[in-house]
Amino acid sequence: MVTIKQIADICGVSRGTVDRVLNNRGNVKPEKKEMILSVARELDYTPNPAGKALAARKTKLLLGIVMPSVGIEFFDIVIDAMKKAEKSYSYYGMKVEWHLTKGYDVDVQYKALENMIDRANAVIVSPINDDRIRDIIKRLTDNGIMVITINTDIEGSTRHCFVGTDYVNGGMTAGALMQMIGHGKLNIGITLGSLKILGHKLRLKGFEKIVDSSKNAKIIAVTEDEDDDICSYDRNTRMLQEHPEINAIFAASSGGIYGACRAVMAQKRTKDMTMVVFDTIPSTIEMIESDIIQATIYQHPRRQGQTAMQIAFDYLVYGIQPAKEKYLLSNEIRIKENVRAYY
Amino acid sequence: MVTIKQIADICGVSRGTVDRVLNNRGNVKPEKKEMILSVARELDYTPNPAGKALAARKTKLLLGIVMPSVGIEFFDIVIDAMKKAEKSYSYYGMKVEWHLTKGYDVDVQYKALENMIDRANAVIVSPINDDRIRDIIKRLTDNGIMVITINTDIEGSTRHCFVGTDYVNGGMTAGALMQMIGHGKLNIGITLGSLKILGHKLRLKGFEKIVDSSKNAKIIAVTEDEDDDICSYDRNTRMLQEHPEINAIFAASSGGIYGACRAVMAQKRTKDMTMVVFDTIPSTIEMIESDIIQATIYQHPRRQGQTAMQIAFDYLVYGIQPAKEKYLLSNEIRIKENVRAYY
DNA sequence: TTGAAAGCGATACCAC
DNA sequence: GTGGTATCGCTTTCAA
Repeated sequence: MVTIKQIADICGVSRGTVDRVLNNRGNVKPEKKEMILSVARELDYTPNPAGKALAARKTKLLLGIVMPSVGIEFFDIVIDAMKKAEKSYSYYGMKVEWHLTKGYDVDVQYKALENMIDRANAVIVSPINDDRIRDIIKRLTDNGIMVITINTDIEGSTRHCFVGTDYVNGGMTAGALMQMIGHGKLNIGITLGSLKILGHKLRLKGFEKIVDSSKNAKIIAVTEDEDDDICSYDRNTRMLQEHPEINAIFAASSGGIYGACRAVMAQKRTKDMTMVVFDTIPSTIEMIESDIIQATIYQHPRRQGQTAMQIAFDYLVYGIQPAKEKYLLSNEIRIKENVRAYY
Repeated sequence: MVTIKQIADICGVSRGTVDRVLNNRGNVKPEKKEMILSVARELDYTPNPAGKALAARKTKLLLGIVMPSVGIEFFDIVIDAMKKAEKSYSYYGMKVEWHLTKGYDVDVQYKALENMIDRANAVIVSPINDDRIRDIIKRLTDNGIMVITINTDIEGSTRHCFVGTDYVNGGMTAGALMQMIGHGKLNIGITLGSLKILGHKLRLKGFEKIVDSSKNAKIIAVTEDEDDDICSYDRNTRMLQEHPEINAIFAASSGGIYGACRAVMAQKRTKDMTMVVFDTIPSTIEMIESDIIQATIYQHPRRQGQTAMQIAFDYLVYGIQPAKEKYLLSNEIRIKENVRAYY
């Protein structure tokens, strides 16, 4: 537990000088710098977070949050966790600016991100997988702003790190689980939000990978429900009518799960149908408790929010760079008995 | 973001006086006290953690950790997480004293706990469910020491809070899952560590509750493996020989799972056996990847450790009382595809 | 019963 | 380039 003051005393310089060296602020003679650095290393100096935090109050830190979250229930939990974190971090002088939008309009997201340049010190974004977004993220990082992607990543961008889940693994887990709990040969219908959403595409990929290597399961049809329950109801009804042999449904959607359930119910197929879905939004929990859905993959929404906030906070207040490029939370299987989580 | 100084200015008193009121240190005229309190409430005063933490360095805080963890692999992860937390909290002047022992000797645990009186400010303990332990915990709490139980709770004690999982729910989840993934009618053999361990008893209770209400499953035999692989191998071999109709094994043990697997393998019963177990220690992961075990219930060992440390830290450094009496982490289902967790 | 002042560790800023 | 000083918010101690 060495302090800057102690190092200063040992080296016979002032705390200001030590501070300059330790934080690479320049304006120190090379030989002094060397000495200070070696003493700090020798004594294993690590800054005291409380001291840093207190001093950080003097600067104004701005974190921008840009998410197309409106209307997607999964995000409600993520955002609730982020707001809790915001509150506890506010003591440290960190301000948060929220840009929550509805739908995947590239223009809207682009403008929101552009607006953060020259103002924010860090940005958390759930990005649309689009070239213009990649461009604006590059401009942000070029301006020294830390960019964290949450829940969905964006391929080939300069963002600092990603917080979310391994979507391919999620699909694989769902596929393997479906085969474990399904009865007899599985004829699978798939409903997903949109192939334009990277996560859904990857889930499908993982699921196919598992199912294609199995003799007891076969994918019969795939439909896109646009993350909308009404649309999902229509499309899934048609899918079930066209393929009455379907006896299992994999829902990789984020917004159309309830609609798919209603289609199954309307077609009076609940008895012999195996359904595996994602997330634990209220309607999904209800469907699990009514035995319409057998299992769901839980993706730690709360911890996704917490983790992203923590990374931003550690960077802004403590100057700590993220340790990893990807913070992947695990895919958990939930059934009726454990779907209502505790803490 | 009001500070003590601002409240002092508003009330026309000194910061010392405000501090005395806010921390119930007495020696303040009732009318001043009233005024200060009402202003603080009005302005929604919440102490700045950084300031508190910095000032807390002046006092020496001691946390005692007492766990019969030696030789139980599950605890390795819990303790690793606790050590990480210890390191990061050390900046705040919190010292940790470890008492890790092997086996469930009441005397040993009693002495370790007694040793903390008059020295520790908080204690984290994985208690043996015994009257003498209850007594010594009472002495600790009577002396103003915060006591947190971890992983296993102790009935009717004065401990402040418990961090762990809902064991009954864990048993229920395992029971329901086993029926989902098992084939045909299930004749179940159960192996558990010891009925003397509260957690194992509760797991069994939850499991029985689910299975007893089902027509497709029946518990054939229960054996105790003393959390030891060799013993478990013996007992389970005998159980399988005596009851060849057993086609499913529920292992609620913490140390005898691998031994049970070896018994199943030796009896050449791996093909038609459904095994559901607890935790993800290395040997269990290996058995899952070899298709000997089909599923396991994951109990967030890492987060158990983190949470307990966090509660102790928040209390010692910030004076925050735990918000809940039980911090229950969820029971997660892991299969081959998601058993190797990420973060 | 109260106020004033020192200090916890790190940083910003102003002199020189 | 460098040192000194004030400051962040809170607690503790000493003096009155």
